[in-house]
Amino acid sequence: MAKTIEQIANDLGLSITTVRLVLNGKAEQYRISVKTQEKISAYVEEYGYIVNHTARSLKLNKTETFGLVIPRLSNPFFSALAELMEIRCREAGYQLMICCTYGDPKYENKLVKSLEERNVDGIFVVSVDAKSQAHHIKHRNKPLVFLDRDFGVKGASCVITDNCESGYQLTSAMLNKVQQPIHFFVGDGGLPTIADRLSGYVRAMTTIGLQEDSAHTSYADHNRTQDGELMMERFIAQHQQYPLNFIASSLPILEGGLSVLRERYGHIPAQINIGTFDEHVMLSFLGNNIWSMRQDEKTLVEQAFLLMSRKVTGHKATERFVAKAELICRLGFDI
Amino acid sequence: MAKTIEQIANDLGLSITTVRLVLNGKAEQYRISVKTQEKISAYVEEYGYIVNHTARSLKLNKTETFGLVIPRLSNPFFSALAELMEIRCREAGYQLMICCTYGDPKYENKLVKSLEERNVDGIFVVSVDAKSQAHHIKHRNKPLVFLDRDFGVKGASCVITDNCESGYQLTSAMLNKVQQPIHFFVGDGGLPTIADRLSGYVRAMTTIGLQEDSAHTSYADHNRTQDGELMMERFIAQHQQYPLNFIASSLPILEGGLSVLRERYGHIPAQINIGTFDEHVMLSFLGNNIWSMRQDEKTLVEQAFLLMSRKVTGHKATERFVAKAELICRLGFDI
DNA sequence: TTGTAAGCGTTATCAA
DNA sequence: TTGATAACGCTTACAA
Repeated sequence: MAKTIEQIANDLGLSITTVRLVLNGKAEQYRISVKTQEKISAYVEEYGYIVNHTARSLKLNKTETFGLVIPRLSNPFFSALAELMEIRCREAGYQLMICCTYGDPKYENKLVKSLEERNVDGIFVVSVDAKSQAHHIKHRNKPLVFLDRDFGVKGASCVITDNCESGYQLTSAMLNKVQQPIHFFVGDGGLPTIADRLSGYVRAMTTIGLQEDSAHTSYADHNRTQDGELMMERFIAQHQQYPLNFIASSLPILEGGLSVLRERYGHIPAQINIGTFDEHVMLSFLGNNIWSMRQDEKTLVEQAFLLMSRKVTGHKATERFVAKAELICRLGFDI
Repeated sequence: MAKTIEQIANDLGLSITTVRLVLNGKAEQYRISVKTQEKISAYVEEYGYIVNHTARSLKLNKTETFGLVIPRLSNPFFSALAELMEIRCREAGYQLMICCTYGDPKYENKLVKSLEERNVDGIFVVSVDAKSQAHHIKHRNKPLVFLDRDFGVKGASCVITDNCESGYQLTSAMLNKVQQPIHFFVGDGGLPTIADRLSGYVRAMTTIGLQEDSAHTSYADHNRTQDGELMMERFIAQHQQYPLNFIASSLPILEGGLSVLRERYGHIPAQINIGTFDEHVMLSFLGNNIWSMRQDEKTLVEQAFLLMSRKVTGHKATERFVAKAELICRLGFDI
């Protein structure tokens, strides 16, 4: 089974070209005799034929494959991104290769290099840090499009969300309702996404006359559940009370924070007003008032794909695209 | 940039073989002169060298790539599976190609075929139905390992969870506490996973003397959020009351059911006792008593990978592996 | 309408 | 120690 064109040609006493033309649907165009066509299709019916995409790629120097490098699939934002990207690529006849870095720059470099070795036609990357981003640009010869995080590296084509505006909008909406200072739990502040969200928050706080105040922000080094736990525990230790109004810089931070509340108090106090980035259906499991910013993943993916298409067809320009996020309110409780 | 072995050989006045041996780390073995080695590494330092994996694959007839075909990445169970599988494959030097079928058997066939065309070394499939599974076995020539769903197709190597036992355990644990009949919301009952969970539930109910009773089960055709919504709406319409104790056959069904409750009542009544399959951290966002069955994804992945490894190295045997699930209780309320 | 030959970049084999 | 050459299966260009 799994015959090659040559085998078919030999078995049928035809030439490789004839078989190939028929197999590639060019029979009419080259007016291959109907008899020959039938012979070939009968043979294929019997034994099957599978294109050898590897050989094709080698000859044509393209694999019809894109790479997607993300931190992790278990983060629902990234899995949504990956899913949409996979759909978009397939629509255009591309396969997508998804790889995870788990936040390790070493891994990221290895993966991006390995994708280039596999001769993918282009690589989408959610980079871990500025240095890695710069490294890829310098050492890779494949079209690169960076997603979600813009470290301001020169020559990087980025497609991101306006996290600054996003943070401002979220904070303003909450302030509008609660009329009190809001605490901000900051995961990895080194990430441009998080830093921007924070700056938007600060702007909104100062706009309504609330001093930017270190009492209103907690910091952690990373962006994981355990960092959220840590910050919530520190807050409670310091204030002898849980925060009445707070924003988490990302979903993992929120998860961590809430799990501490649940352990401490047996439940999540319903009067807490919660703001968060990265929307998720299960947020509605909470009984609290929830404000969340949903990123426009569809637009991000579409724009990144367009940018990539342009790069694949030879465009050199560095381009950036900034998408808007959308505020989702789940309000049930009066304040 | 991105020189080929031949170019390096020409530029340096060496033969292809010499360059290749050095590049592949066989310099010592073939006792290539140090001077030659240095020349080559200096050159590579300067210009870089990227293996052409495509050419290598063509020659060796293996791609060091596995395919993983799943319904969708946005289902957290599958994204967890995909993530673990990606890690496991990478450990062993394989790349993983993840593709989603969105539950469409046509898509599934196309994808599996396309993976074979790309000459992956083996394919993991979470199949949509028995027919597709049988089709792959008949028409594909690559090692196949089926995950999560065992349709009982002859010749299928499957790695699954014991959903029957899982359903029994979950139901028993809940019954033990609530001492009342429990309602079961069944998503796509045609899936072996769901059918098994249901049969475990029925066994547990009858064991303690509760008649199997159609009043205690709701059915839908699919396994999506909207099916959960539908069933919950029908329940409420029929009973003029929400279910006090219920089990959802999967996470999407649970999400749908709860969203209806939230809309109807403004919140999710905390006294409802909830059982569900497919564990998720955000379940602890709920204020309710929650019983959930966590599948042992790690073991599933490990066993599937081992099975695949054996197949890749020529073993023909059809093997099955059944993993145990683990009960997770989140109890806060007395009953 | 069909056939032939070169080449994609690697690896394997045999020779020197 | 190094070099030459034939594959792998496909596409392209040109010839018949």
